[in-house]
Amino acid sequence: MKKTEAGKKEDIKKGPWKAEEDEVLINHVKRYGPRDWSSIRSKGLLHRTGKSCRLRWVNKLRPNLKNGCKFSAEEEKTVIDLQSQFGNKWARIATYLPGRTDNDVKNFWSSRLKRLARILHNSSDASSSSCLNPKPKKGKNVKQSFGLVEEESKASSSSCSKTLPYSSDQVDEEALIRSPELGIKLEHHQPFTFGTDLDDPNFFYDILGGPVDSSDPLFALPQPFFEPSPRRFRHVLKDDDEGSDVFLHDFPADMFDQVDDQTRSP
DNA sequence: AATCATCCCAACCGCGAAGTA
DNA sequence: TTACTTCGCGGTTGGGATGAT
Repeated sequence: MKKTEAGKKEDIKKGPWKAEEDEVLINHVKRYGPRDWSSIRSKGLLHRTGKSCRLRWVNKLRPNLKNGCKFSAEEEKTVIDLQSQFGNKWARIATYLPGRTDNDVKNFWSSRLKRLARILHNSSDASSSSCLNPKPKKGKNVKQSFGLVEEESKASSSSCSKTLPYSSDQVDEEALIRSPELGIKLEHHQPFTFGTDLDDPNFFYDILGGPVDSSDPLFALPQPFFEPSPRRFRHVLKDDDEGSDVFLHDFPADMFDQVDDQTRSP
């Protein structure tokens, strides 16, 4: 008879992980591999649910994660593009981004979307009050909301990368907004002016989604750095009937050599 | 310096599918 | 076949950090 995770609720620990707990978890994975999460608790090693252990491993302890490292412009573009292809399949999108987890991607996306929503909302408020050049308190324009302006200006000091001081009366909200996810969608064909970047062929791509020219190698999608396992992506596989491959259990045998170092470094 | 808004991220929850006795 | 457990995913939340006023 299997034990249920919900069976012993009284001794389940929640909240932030301590270094000692991480160490126990790492040792378990070293010994048994990234599986049998529930046995960690049933053996009395940790008072955490298997679910919690798995999450901790996948999001924080796994080797080669880019913890605390902001998304690069390229990663952002990849996320935006893949999201338009796959929808909110964060785990799948994350496979195209080495060192990123589904949680990373999800957090990235939702924070940018929130920012964008607020910007659009602000511009809507401002336009209804017929206020020219509204300046949201800490507002960024749409392009900035996806983090691309700063990156671009860093990347090329020569090219303009104008800061796009937008005014609400330039925005056709009806044209802008409508999205399955957040209720936001940018209609590319609509008149839509945030500053002068309409000249920029990549502008709409930058904002939300879809390559301007998918044949442009600039927008060619990277290959996943590992293929999803059948189980890991069963929802997706069910839909598009793709092939399968392995995931964590096929990591190289020496993968754990780095674990200790990584977990010690801040 | 204090306050407020926003960002960022870790972690939890609910659900559905796969696995198993 | 069925009932139950385990796993993985997507959505959500809470709190600390940071920046603007």
